[in-house]
This record gives sequence, structure tokens and C-alpha cells, in this order.
Amino acid sequence: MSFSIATWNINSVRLRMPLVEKFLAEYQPDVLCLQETKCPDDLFPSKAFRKAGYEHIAISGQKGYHGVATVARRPVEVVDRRRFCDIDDCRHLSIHVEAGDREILLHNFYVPAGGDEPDPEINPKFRHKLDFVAEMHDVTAVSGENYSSVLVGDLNIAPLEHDVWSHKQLLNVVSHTPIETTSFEAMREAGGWVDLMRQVVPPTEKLYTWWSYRSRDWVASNRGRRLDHIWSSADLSPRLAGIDIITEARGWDRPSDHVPVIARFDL
DNA sequence: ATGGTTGCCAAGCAA
Repeated sequence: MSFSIATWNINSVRLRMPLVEKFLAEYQPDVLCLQETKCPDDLFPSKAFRKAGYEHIAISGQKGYHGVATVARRPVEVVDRRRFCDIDDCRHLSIHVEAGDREILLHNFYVPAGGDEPDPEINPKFRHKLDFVAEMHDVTAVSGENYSSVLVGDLNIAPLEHDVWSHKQLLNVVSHTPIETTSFEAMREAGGWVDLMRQVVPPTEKLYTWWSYRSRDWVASNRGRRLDHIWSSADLSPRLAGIDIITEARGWDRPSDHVPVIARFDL
């Protein structure tokens, strides 16, 4: 059977619910992981999700900032809402979901953006980001005979040279500094995670999931970055049927600055 | 080098 998982930093789920509905109707992923919902749990638009066929909803939200949610067309069981760096931010949610011949442990992450100054000594937000990634080292790709792991989210780091529009010009820009990209890749490899987007698209090819709001014409300038990621345990990688980056969503009315990414599996 | 935009909510802060 086919099974698909989508991830999307929505930048306010309530404001963009019409776009979420459009996306779900058009692409019908089995599971959708959202980040930056900016919505307390009691105000989450559950009704609209149920109406769209996504009756199973796990949320970890707070007022105004951060927040993650995982919605699905089949039952999900919350495994954990982990706190990182001893801060109460809602940046992680993990669930179990049945998919074909196996159970999947699915992590939904919103890694701190890190502020503007890429120096942990003077910028506490950058320090927090580095500490957060360091703490992610013990989030590992657990797998067994009928058990696999997937990790998705807005990880706010573009690790490879062609994950940004200009490697040279972004080397000192938060999201692509060597200290971030090195620890990010080390963390991914230590956890046993496979970068599924790069399994499909060779690292020599440009690949973006985010385009800044601060540009007159995001299409013409095309100064994107790959900040959103889908990783899996090694056993799932041969079952990947494809990756879809829904770039057109950046051009929808009042869009998020991130676009959805979908991984399709044959299970 | 700087400023560019958006969303939170009603002033700046975070991204």
C-alpha cells in the first residue's frame, strides 16, 4: 500500500486554514505535520481538520509562538511531547501510526531559528539553537522487524551547499553557518537518519523549501533555502516512492514562507 | 552595508 507523510511550517494555522484545506484536498497525505501553528490547544481548528477527513489530531501548541501539530486520516497515538533545553516551548511532538506492514514512530520538530547573529557568545538565541541540535543527538532512528522511524519538520538549517541559493553568501548567515551545518549532519548521522529528500534529488542540484517574505519577487530572485526536512530510519529508505515539494504553495494567496514537502512510501 | 515582509497582537519582538 502507499503511505504519505507531509510536513509544512504554516506560520499560524488559524490564519492559513483555507490554504491547509486546499492542500489536503489536493494532495491528500495520510499524515500532515505542521509547525509554527502559533495557536493554543483550546483554539486549534480541529473541526475544520475533521471535516477535511483528518479526524485524528495530536497537538502541542502555545499562544503566539512555535507550536506543532500532527493530523492524520487514521488513528495516531501520542508518544511524547519533549521539552528541549529545559524550556517550555512547544517544539516537538511524536506519535505512533500504523502504516501498511508496520508501525511508524513519527517525530515532528520545530527547531529554533536562532536569531540573526551567528555567535553563541553574544546571541542567546543562536546558543539555544546549537544546544537544541546537540540535544537531538539522542533522538535516534529506531527500527525493528515491523517498526520504523520518521523525523520531519522545520529544522531551520540548510546543511548542504546546494540547499541555499548562494553557498558563499550565506556562510555567515544563520541557517547555513559551518557550526550549524556540521553539527546538524553529525546529529543526523549519529541518529542513523537518512535524508530522504537528498536520496531522490542529487546534492549537486538546488533544492529549497523556504523563500523569505522580504523579497519583492520570490520567483524572480529565487533566493531559497532548504530548511524543511524528511528523514527516516534506514529500513524505510528503499520503500520511498517519491518526494514532492509543493513549490506552488509559496505563490498561493497570503502564503506561508515555507512550502509543504511530501514523502510517499510503498509499504 | 542595509533593508526588505509577515504574524503575533496592539508595541515591538520573532522569524
